[in-house]
Amino acid sequence: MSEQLMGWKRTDYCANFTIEDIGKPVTLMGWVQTRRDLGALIFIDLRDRSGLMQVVFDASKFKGDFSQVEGLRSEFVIAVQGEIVKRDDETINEKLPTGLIEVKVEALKVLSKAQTPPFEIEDGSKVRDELRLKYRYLDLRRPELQQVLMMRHQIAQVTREYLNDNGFLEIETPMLIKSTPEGARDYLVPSRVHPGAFYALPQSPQIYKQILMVSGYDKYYQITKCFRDEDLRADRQPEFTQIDMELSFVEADDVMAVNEGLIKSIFKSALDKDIETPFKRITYKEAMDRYGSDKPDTRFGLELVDVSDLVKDTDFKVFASVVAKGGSVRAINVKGAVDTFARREIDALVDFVKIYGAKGMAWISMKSEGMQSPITKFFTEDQLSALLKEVDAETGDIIFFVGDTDKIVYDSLGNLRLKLAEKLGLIEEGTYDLLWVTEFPMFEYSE
RNA sequence: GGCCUGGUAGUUCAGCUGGUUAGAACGCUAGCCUGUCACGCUAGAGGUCGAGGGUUCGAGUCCCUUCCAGGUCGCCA
Repeated sequence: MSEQLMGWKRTDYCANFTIEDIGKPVTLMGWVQTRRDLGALIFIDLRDRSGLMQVVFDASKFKGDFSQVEGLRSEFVIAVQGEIVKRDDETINEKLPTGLIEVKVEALKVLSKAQTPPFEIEDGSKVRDELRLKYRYLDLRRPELQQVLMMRHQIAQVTREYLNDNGFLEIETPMLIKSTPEGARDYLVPSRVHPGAFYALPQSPQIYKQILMVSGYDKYYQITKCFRDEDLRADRQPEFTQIDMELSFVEADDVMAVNEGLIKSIFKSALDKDIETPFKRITYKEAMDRYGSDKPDTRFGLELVDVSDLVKDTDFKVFASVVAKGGSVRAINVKGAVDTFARREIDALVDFVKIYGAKGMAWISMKSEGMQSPITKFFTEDQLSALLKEVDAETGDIIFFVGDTDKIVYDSLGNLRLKLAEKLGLIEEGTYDLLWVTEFPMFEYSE
């Protein structure tokens, strides 16, 4: 049965105590993370959103019914009263921020018992999404997820602080709006008072922020939900939050400067990272030509090389005809990686680029015992040496080629580039390289 | 809508060319244990192998249908 607090007040969160608090009487409340039952001595790791604290129940010191302690199980919600004590040197836990101390418990209240959870509440959980969502309230107890939501809070706060300091007004705009198509499908909400008519949910507050500018509010922002009724991706939800803003009487550089400052503040506050400003800028065209993407990851090389001119007059008809039709042939040289890619792995990469519409992919392996490639036989010696020079080929390299329309070449090599970087471990975790991509085309070909 | 991968114990997974009683780890239950922190030791419970049909002497395994999930392309700034 559950007990009431009956006047117990929590002293502080579990992980907020330090060696400064030794000797203090405290009251803690939280969830049972783990229990280690040694008989007349029972350890409980008590968890709340701050972290863990080891609490110790010693049968000879505990002032309540010890069988109640023996009955504690995972995820019981309990309150304990006791004293913060220093741990003996040999019982210090260096893995725990609170590992120098523990709570010697005198009194216990079981506030809520719990059934055995359907999965363990721990970081790095590999439980399938469906089950996690069914028991969302349990999944959200994981420290990992609590960190994520706490970081969101932090980001929202620093965003408000920064934009407020820069003269922006936070203004809400309507959620039930007239459909203003932006390209994505709108979510629709049936109207009760106008049968047969529908509201749309905003894909962005675009129209409303423009009204605000026309009306003279000058600088506006809003941390707001947006909705797009399209299929999901691992990194794309139909409902998402964006920091929306609009400024009057400014030019592109002013908008970029404000955002650089905002992003710098967010990185500092949320990750304690110092970001250099101003950010690098590259044009859309340069991004596509060098990385095959309009949102390039510039933390590693593997840049694309346009070899269209060098293959357009060769006997390799596939490449020659692609160039003749206005497409291009581009290459990625993976330096020193020839032994990383056995024939089977090359074939897997060929299949990979086919996802993006490529009909195939050619390669040249610069093995120490000689070149291997399905295409070099089509080239004259001069053509081949010019090609190898252009891609900076040396012994040990492997070079991949895709020839097609620009769109397919960019898509397939741009994605191949990311896959290669992942496979080769070229992206250092926790590093950032921010940049602006400018001069986006006003229109795109629709095919 | 297309393609790929998967669905076996509470969870994560293994289960080969079809062959006795479907396994492991963690979790769970019971007992023992006063310094554990992945506690340990002993014992134990736990399965409609997603569903339906077919092939076969025999199906978790092969075939068909279907449902569900994840990823991805299309789509989407």
